[in-house]
Amino acid sequence: MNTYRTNTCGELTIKDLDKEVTLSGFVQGIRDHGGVMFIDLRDHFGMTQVVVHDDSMLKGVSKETVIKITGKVVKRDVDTINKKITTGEVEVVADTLELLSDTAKALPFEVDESKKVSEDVRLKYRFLDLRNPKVHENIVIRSKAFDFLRNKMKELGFLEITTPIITSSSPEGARDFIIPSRKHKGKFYALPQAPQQFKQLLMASGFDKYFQLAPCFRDEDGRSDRLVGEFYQLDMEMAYANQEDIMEVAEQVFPAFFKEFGKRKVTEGHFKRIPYKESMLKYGTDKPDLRNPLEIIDVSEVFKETEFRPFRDSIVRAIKVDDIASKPNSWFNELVDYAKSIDMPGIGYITVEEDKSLKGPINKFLTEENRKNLFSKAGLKVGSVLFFIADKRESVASKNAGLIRDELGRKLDLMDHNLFEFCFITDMPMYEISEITGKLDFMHNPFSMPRGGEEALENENPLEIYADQFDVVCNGVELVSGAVRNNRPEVLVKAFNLAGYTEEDIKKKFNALYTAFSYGCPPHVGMALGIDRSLMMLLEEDNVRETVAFPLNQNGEDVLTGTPNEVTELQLRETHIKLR
RNA sequence: GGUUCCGUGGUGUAGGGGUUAACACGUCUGCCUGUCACGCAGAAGAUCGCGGGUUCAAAUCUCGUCGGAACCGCCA
Repeated sequence: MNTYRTNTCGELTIKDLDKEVTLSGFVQGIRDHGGVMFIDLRDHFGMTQVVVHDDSMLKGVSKETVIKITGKVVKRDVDTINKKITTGEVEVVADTLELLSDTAKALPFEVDESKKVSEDVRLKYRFLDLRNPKVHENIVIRSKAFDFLRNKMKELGFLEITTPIITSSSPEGARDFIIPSRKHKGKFYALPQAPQQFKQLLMASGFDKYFQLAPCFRDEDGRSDRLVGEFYQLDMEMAYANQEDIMEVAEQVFPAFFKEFGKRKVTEGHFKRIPYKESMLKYGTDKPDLRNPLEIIDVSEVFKETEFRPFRDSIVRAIKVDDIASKPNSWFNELVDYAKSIDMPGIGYITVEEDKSLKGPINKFLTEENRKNLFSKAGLKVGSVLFFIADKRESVASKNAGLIRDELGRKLDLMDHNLFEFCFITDMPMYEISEITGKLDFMHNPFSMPRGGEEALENENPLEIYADQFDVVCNGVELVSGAVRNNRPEVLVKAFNLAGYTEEDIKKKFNALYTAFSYGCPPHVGMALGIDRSLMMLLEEDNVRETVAFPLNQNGEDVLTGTPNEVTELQLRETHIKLR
């Protein structure tokens, strides 16, 4: 028999009346009425009210001390029932009270209000912060989410295989976390940025469907939606499958996951598919929020010979919003201010008046033909407003139009806040012109299969070569990246050649994969879901750190454990490291 | 690496040249037999992140520095 408790603090109900019970937990609070005292006793499972009649029993007991009590379960008077807690119909009258663990110091903050405390203090006393039921619950849900994903993948016939954490540095991608080798002077291990190479090697090893709840490590700066250092992916790969097959898995797993753990509606059925280029035009981003009904159109042609200099020979994008022509000037001025805040010179717009005439700062530059074209192109009607975003560079015009679209969505509250809307972004270009070198380079994953295989690489314009690669985006957040992998060495060589790499380069940098492929490898396809970011959305948090028990802060430190820290001279010597 | 914002009792905030540095919660003491954000009375607790400058006078203005957050870069 457990000496600390017969029951948890979350389970006693009217059914347990008159039972002699033992409970242990943290003291959440004491209400002393002189002659009768109430203790809120809290553990992982919940809260129970303990009644004490003898104040000498409370010696040394204060908030957050750990106590054990024995006593009888009694019914509360009807007018003293607390409906906020599951045990609220009963209370335990304490016969004995034992202090199991004292608090040495005054608390740095009140546990049940810890979410209001600055993050650096919370993380310094994370163990107290995590006692807060609201904070605690996130970690419990995270655990359940891992269970759910694991079960779901197994249900679909995927096999969980763990891959090395101590591995080697790979030349592409993010900065690695490196570990000095003791036995191999001057050589280093590295933590994996993702299990990419290993999961493809598993395919070459004849495993059919692999998955892993994989820790990934990248030595890059964080954001509110990006953890510093380590994060988890639901990583998967399947053999003898094409893009349709893996997309089907996406549609089976992710909405179910969001339905199970989220509080919102989830889009039913197949995800909408949007080709990358269409997304960049219509939404100004490769991760569109489809809850926003506004779409961007290109009107460059209309203004090709306009007298309005900023629009002439520029990329001009437009967003039409119906029924807002009557908004006051201040409303439009706010939008102009926003445009300036994102480094746009301004934002032009025209409004359609009752008599179908146009008004607005741009109107005087328009010819009758311009007006006619805009009416038909944008579908203008009485009450519509058409906003213009222009720039000489297409990428800038596109991006700014996307930001304005987002801002209009927010300002006009066009989004359904009770919805998770998924879509696929497809038809990713294989290559792009690098802004740094001006040369052709891979746009995303160089191991993706060019659509159409080897033949596709013959295309005279390499920018028209597409990869069988896709993202899953939900409410404007990129959650998943997936692709058909390039499993054929000769195609791989050709694809790398186009980007200026030789076969020797591949052998040097990706020897394991290249060698494995040359011994035969089934066609395979895979993807990975960012679990932490998904949880952030599901828990309705605006910071990913809320989904992890012990996150690093933005500066890559854990102030609680003192991470990173210095190591001993001996450790340095054994690993052949000399500090400068 | 860059930009912006923020550093005031334990916590959260107010105060924007002269204040006894204010308020709420917490802590401590006393009172209270039905509270659950208990209540009442009282007390302790702050060199206003640190360093320089301006000024008769700086928490307040200014420069620097340190720390934190958000964003940009970065994240195949």
